Amino acid sequence: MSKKIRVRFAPSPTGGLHLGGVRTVLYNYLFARQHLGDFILRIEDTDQSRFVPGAEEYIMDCLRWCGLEPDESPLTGGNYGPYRQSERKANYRAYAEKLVADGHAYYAFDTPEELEKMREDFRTTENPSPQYDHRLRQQMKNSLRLSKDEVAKLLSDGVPHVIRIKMPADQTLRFTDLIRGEVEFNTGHVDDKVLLKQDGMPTYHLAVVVDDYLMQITHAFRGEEWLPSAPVHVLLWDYLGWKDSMPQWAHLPLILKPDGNGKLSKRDGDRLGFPVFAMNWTDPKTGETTTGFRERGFLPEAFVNMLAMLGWNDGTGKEIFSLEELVQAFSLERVHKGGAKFDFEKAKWFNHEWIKAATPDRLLPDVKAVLSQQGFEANDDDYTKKVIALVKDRCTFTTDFAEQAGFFFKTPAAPDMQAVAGKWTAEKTHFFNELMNKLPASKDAAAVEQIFKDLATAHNIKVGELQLPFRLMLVGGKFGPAVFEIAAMLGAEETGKRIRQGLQALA
RNA sequence: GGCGCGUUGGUCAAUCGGUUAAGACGCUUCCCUUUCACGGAAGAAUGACGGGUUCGAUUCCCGUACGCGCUACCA
Repeated sequence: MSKKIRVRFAPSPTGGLHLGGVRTVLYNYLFARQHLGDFILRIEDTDQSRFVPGAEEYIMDCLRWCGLEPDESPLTGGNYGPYRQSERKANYRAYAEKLVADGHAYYAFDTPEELEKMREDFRTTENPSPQYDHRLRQQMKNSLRLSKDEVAKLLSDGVPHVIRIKMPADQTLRFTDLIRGEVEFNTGHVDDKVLLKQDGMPTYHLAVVVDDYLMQITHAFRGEEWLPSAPVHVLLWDYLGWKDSMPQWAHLPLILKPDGNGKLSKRDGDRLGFPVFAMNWTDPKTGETTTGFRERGFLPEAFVNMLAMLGWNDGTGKEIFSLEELVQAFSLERVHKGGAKFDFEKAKWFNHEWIKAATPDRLLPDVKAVLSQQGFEANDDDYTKKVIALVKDRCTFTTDFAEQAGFFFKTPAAPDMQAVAGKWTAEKTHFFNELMNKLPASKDAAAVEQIFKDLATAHNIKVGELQLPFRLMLVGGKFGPAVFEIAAMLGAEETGKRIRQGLQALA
């Protein structure tokens, strides 16, 4: 029996939850479910200066909306808590000290100003960003260069310091990435990352390995931007004596902006007019709200489906997947290596497909919310569901229901009859006057159509000549389902009322 | 600059040495429909470049170019 699969999503609560973040969650979730493992949410809030109130709750709300709820989290708890790194603070120092004791790390007393000075002093055209590495550390203020007594004094004086990893000067490090295969680094090219900050909090580098170890994480998925620091983490697993427990790494490709190149950012969404966050996010500092996919009118099924396909496919050409189907079909081997440009047109297509395929029952709550938000009263669920069935094919977003279905709930104000006014005749007026009185009591579209056509023949007018005006009267515009369906749904009374109104507009 | 990762149509992408190089989005045209859609049909459009390896490379290897990422006491 092999170890139970455990994966984790470890966001830092600093703002809205980005598309790419949700995709990372999704791949974690799919992998865990597929292997009957655990999916953990761990909050990486070690940077107290970047703490944003509400962000953690927001992240959990997003996961709930997407249907990707963790088995263990700050909210649900679990056997490996706490699930906020700020609450695990006491853990980290000892591990950092152990690394120092074992000669794999050291104390560094350099102040921010000194570090800044170092970067300036050593900056050249060839080396625009000098690193605190095996070459430079001998010139800095740390326990490697200072004498034992000096270090002891600084320590006992309580001089602020950090603990840095001591990267080997020249060692080839290899590890297998689940997506990229074998990856190779030379440790001499990596700087001596800070492990424990001056305030006693760990940096990501220390925290991620300590917590992954303590939480018995077996597979670690994260964005490709972490690849360059992977050697630090691999080394830490080794130095801490946990080499055999190290999770298998999988560095996911980035989601790129649609135009040009580079990582997709919130700004791109603002600039190009599409959401980047899962749900609306209001910055507590500025009060500024950024629209999310949910509020834009996306179904979570479509959002998740779309994200899954951004970097993965099952090889058969199938594109529409439910979450359950994704759990079955997903495989890391089929995750792309290269980044994918985000295409909002394709995202729209996914949503449209899901709306078309959804049952009126599924859509009802969303549609009612949209309708009431736009001032329409939809109190009769059976009626609303029929309306949904009639118009859902022409809705790309749930928000489209307001425009596509509003006329079923409210008489259009003064219809614009311009399009038919030019060819209007007295005979047509007679036709509609007569139609009003002959509409069937039953809500039967076929019956309405029959009466309409018979009457047209009696008045010697082509049916086609009358359909557009009829539509304009009922709908208020050149769109919507079949006119006779609309008339039947509206009922004789309301239909008559709208005909009268239309006739008035033509008079 | 250094290090790492990547590169099939405009975009997402299949192909695990041999195909007329799938499919989807978007676009164009047509059909259906006297509304808007949906649906159906068709079309334009792709292997960055140069070397190898091989009977045969989109596929394997090397180099070049290009792109991206990282290069913080942020994650």
